[in-house]
Amino acid sequence: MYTRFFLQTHRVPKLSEAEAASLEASVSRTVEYRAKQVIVRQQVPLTQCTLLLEGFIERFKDTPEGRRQILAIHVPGDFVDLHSYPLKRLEHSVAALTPVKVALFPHPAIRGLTEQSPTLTELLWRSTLIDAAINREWIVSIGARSAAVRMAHLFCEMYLRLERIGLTEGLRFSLPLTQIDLADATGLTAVHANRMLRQLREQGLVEFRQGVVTILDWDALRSFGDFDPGYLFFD
Amino acid sequence: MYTRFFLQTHRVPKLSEAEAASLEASVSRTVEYRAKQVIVRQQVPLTQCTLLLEGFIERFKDTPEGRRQILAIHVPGDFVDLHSYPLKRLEHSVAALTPVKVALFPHPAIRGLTEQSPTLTELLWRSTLIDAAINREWIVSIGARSAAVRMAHLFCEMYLRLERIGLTEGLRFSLPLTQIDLADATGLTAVHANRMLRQLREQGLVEFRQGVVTILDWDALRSFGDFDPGYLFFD
DNA sequence: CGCATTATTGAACCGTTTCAATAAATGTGG
DNA sequence: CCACATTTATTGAAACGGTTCAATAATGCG
Repeated sequence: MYTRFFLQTHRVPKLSEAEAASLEASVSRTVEYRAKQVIVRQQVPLTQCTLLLEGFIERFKDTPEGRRQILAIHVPGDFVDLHSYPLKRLEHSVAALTPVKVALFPHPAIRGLTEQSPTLTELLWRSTLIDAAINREWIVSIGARSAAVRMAHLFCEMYLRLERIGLTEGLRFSLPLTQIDLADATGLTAVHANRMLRQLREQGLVEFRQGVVTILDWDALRSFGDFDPGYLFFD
Repeated sequence: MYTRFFLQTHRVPKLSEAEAASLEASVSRTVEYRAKQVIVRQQVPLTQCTLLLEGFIERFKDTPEGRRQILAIHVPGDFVDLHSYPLKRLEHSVAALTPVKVALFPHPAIRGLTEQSPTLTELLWRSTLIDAAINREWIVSIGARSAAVRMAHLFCEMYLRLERIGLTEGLRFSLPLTQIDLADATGLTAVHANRMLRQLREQGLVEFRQGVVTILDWDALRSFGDFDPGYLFFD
């Protein structure tokens, strides 16, 4: 069941059994990548989409001055480049953060799904738009929230997204990023990210140690992080 | 021809005449709004999409600390909330920056289009994904570019988008925003935005005066602004 | 014309970066 | 499986980019 996590995180619109089966049947094959491997290089024409089955993936863009901006962090059940179906190429790159396993959906198979069912179309379209809503929330975070708040916000988001697919244990979950990655995602330097992590820990909100997040006080973290989950569209 | 600018900015995939006619026929009515009027309020259920015909529109989100983050600036030919079709509501608000005229597309009409033509579906889907690509470029700007570079980048983007629909005169164009708006879009304070505008002017790159942009040296502006138009998908 | 909004500039301040140095953790080859 | 090399984490101190506060001028709207 390649599409189990995807369907678990996207319950609207509701698919018929036949539609869910068509989606599942659109997988051409699975592939594994090593940590740090680049999966999609920006501007290269694409002919298939990638559904993340196991592990973590990042979307990112590097600037000429040598800064990396992480644009999205993907968890199992996320299509990492479904937008390549209408766009045909991506303007950013995609890389594995950990060893990962993915399922591939050829573009013609996706076109087949859109020809077959407007509901399936809406579901796939919707999933790319939830990614976009997360993109916009990151704009708000980076543009209008202080460093510590931004970091807290990111932990709230990752907690809910991982909780939804059963990848949390109580208030603890694995988030296999380095502090450098957290810095690249929040638009901070690694040094400042480190200081903000210390502050959040000392404030009793959340602890990040070697890729493991422990939420110490969810309500306080959520409030401090100015976190409202509406943008995740968990309908 | 409500959809003229839209079709002018989205040439891929190519529609048949019948498909273009169906799209045009999906307009239920047109509406006008005054400057500063809120067109879509966040989290309110929506049943139609809005195509901007004349004027400028912003998408934005306000934070509890009273900061406004502008998420997108829309020009004629842009759907400002096409993502409301799969999402059913938006996580941000939409407001008129100037007096505007828009055309409305009821959600059922859009569903009709997706049932009728996978090419039309792909075109509409694609247009929401180009918005998302712009969102991501803004993440890079705000997260990884300095204030002056960010501002230069924004002028490059708006120049190309407006040039495409014939709303520029040589290297000059109307961009009816206040410096406060520019600041809210770039994640800066109005004071600093003002200083960056002065710097860009004194460097001979670009001039912004009362809502009118004059590019003084396109190549230099583009280079200074770290601008690569690939993310606009002008195929 | 008058009032509110926007633009401009200076000066002090502060959040974040930069540079630098050390410690801890992780990965790799023998 | 240990030893070494590399990457990551941590902390301090100085510097800087951007913010805040404040005051005035210019612009635009009703």
